[in-house]
Amino acid sequence: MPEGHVLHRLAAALTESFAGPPVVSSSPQGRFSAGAALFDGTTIASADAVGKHLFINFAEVPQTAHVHLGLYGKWSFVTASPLPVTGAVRWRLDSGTTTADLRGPAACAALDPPAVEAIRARLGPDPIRDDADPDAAWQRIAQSRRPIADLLMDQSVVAGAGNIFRAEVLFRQGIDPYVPGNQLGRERWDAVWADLVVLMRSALKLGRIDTVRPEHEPEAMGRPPREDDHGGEVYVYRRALKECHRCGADIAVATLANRNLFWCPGCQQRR
DNA sequence: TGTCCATGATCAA
DNA sequence: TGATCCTGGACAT
Repeated sequence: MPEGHVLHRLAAALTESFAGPPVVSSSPQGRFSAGAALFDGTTIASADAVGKHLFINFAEVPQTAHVHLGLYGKWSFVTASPLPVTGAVRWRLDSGTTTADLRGPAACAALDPPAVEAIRARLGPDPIRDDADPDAAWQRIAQSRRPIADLLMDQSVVAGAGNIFRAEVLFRQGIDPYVPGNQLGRERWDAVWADLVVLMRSALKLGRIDTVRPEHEPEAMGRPPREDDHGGEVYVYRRALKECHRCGADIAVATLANRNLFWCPGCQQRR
């Protein structure tokens, strides 16, 4: 269940647990047999994330493993080897001390360098990466009539933000999710980007999305954090019909581009 | 045991 | 805009 920070954590975890000795690569489920065989016995040179895409590079082969978790995909790391296979494991990496199992990914493939480049080229700037250029996103937003809440979910505009971050960042910045991109204004975009950088890098460090934190929100200082069912505390995400933490109004929910959009009608009004 | 829902994205119409 | 794919957890029955 991933937004971009999850993929960056995975890239770091894979590098830490697997870089060095040759890996045993297999596809117990069978749906990635050819790719798994290609990487079997090779060594992981690096792992890298861009938005919600994970790339694993191997020293001995030119192909890169590309993984996209989709809505359900999951990696599990266990410090045991060998480990019995349970369930549908699409891809297994075994370092000899750690076993990493991938289940339910939307994409898992061995790609040639041009295919990797094609994927990276169609992604917008990733707020977690130091090489991100928020101006590239602004160029798209400023020319679009689409609602800002729609644009933030478009991975070619901003890479890595998903349904939680878009809802939370728009709440925190007091922005009506239906404001068209071309009416947002540069100043508010800069504030949204800066907040995405803070929130997503914080989630990377914490391992969960927690947007109501003293260091993010001085006026929330002293208020004890309350855990939500997704594992962190948030202002509006999945809080439909509950009271806004800030103004007490009922949090609204609507479907936008096939996803549930949450916002506070009191705090997020057009200007 | 069955139904619904989900932090995603693509494709057809 | 709607259907579809991947999986599992929460909840109702």
